[in-house]
Amino acid sequence: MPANKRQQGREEKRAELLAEARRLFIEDGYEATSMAALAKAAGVAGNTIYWYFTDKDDVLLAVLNAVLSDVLTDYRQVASAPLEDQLGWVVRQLQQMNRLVSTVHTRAALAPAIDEWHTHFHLITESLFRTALQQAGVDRASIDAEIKIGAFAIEGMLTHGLDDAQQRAICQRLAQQWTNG
Amino acid sequence: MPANKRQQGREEKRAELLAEARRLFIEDGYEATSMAALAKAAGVAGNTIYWYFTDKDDVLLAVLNAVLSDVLTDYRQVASAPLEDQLGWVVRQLQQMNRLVSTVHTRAALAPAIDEWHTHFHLITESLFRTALQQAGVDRASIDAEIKIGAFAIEGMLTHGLDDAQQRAICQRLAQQWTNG
DNA sequence: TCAGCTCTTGAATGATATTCAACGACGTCT
DNA sequence: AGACGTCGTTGAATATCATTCAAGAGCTGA
Repeated sequence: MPANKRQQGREEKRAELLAEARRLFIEDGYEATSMAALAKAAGVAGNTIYWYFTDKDDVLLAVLNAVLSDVLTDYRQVASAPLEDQLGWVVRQLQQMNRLVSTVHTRAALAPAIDEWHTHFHLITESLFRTALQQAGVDRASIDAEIKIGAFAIEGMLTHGLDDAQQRAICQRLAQQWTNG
Repeated sequence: MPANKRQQGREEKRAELLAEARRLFIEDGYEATSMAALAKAAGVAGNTIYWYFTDKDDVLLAVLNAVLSDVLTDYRQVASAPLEDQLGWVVRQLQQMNRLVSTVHTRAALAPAIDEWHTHFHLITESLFRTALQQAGVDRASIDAEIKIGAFAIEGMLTHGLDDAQQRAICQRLAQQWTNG
């Protein structure tokens, strides 16, 4: 739908492009999605995207924020569930963006904006993790290490295609570790 | 040193290019190293590399194998050390190729050859991990999960720039987990 | 109606990986 | 020694990217 010349608000059109980018980045991956392909999917000329985004990395940034925001919104509903279920839920949620995890790490080394987002992301998630572990009564001395281990385990499960049984076993083991002492 | 026209064996020259590629991929990263830059560093024309390697991914593959082979060779010397020290050693060793970890994950989605190497790599390392954990007397039921958790923790430590204290804390926590019951 | 801003676009530009076709040097067979 | 074919090298394409440029089209407010 190539439309805009003030009938459509700027934000609205940007959101359209963003939705298309999100779909393509998640389905095909960031590096496999060319700006031309994105433009065609959105029904605009190849360079129109640059009116709404400065960069391809800027598009990535927007997609990451959109997905993160959605996940964070839904998180409230399971924040009080048992730890193991929470873990499983998070992994299942993030699974949809598993291709983006490696991308973020690669781009972070090349684009400062992505690097910033990456550290910001870890700050947020590790903070959530911390309160969850504190509530579960994990030993204060080892809580920092546990947080990292948990975060890395999640990343690992996302980037390597594990089957459900393996995922459940890992979540179980981690949760067990935390609910004992 | 552009030399070869039979004075130098094919394998010898390939090794020269490989050494240069290894240096550049590790120092600057795979995606930041252009074939042109690699060629210039090796003192040959841009396309000469294609006489020795089929692809840029093929160069990556060779670099990965070279590094892995070196690390595996050195591993024997610490294979009998306490688990925590082993862990720390592995992390320190692999640290040199931390940029390559994300690269492997991204390229694995795009190049089948890299994907194959990646699964192969995990088979090898997890097998080593398994014997180490078995020797430490880790519970058989949870050993699979522990292996994955350990592998993911290592990957995480490599891809995220943790300071020494954090790394030590994580290795300690993992090892403690395994040396108890 | 005119001026100016917002969008859009086709056509550059520049970097990249990769391929092509020609050329030169080597080893070998005679 | 001379001819020939293979091996190695290269400069010049080609194709695909992301990104920029300059021109123009349409809306909006005077």
